[in-house]
Amino acid sequence: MSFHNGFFHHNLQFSRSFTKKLNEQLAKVDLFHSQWLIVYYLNQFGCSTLVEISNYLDVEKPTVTRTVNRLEERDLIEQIPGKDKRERRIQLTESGVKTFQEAKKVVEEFEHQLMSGLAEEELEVTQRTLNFLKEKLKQS
Amino acid sequence: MSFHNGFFHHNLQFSRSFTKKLNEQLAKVDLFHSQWLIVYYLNQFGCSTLVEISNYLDVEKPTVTRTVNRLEERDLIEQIPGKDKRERRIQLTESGVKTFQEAKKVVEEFEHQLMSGLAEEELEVTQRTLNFLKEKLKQS
DNA sequence: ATTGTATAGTTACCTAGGTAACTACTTTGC
DNA sequence: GCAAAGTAGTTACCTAGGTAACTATACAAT
Repeated sequence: MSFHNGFFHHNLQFSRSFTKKLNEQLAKVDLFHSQWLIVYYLNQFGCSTLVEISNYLDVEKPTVTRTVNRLEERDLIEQIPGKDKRERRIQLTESGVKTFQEAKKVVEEFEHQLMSGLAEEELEVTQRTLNFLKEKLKQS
Repeated sequence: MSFHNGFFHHNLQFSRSFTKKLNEQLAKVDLFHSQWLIVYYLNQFGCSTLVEISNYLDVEKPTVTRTVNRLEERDLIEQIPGKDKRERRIQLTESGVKTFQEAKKVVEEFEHQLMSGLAEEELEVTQRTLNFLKEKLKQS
């Protein structure tokens, strides 16, 4: 199997298309998908450091720094003083929680619509395959 | 099913990880993966316009313009005069064909290594699922 | 033939990912 | 207790995707 008109090519196209459409939807609540990922994480896990976010999302630290700065400028997150002076511990503000709740509805509806018509079994196989490939990439 | 610890999140992580590793491999022949996509296309379909490339790769025109400019600066492609003065018809140079051949080996080895251990059937289901989702995104 | 519309490509500017190199702080080892 | 190593985060700069608005050319309709 060749790269083109093949598996990986389509997967990349799907990913691009997906984030594009998700950004369109999230524009309703004035968020970008990268911001949504961090807002979601903070809502679920509470107060965190940038490294924790970086590890969870599997995104490099400079990228996290930039997105977190944007969220802070918009007062969706706030800093918490901590013991370790190197760390930047952040959490959602009240406004951030509110935005999360609005965004959650938008994302869930978007996902639900996209998923409808897909067999549960096919989804499982796909997820297992992608995880297999992801793990294999980590090793190499 | 929720977005996080869910299907789409993992798919995006996989895509990022994949392009990252592919770029590492393609560095051997001094190419980036976006350049490789265009070089591959030109080798397969011959002399083309930027719009044709844009449609095939499902990437917006400005992005294609930029990547093509890089390829031209490196003398991997050359312009061909045509009837329609709006068009920019390009093809691989001799050096471009040579680079394609070298890159092809690198990419094929990378893909083959990644694919090994995956059942043919699982791969088919995965590809079908991704295509289904991709088509659904186009409609929405 | 002229006028309006469609198309090819570019420019400017935005988000989003990456690496390399750096600062500031913490921890560890002797 | 001090020097070395490790860690958190930032800065600068690169590729790579996107949109909006623009120019220049081609085509179509009246």
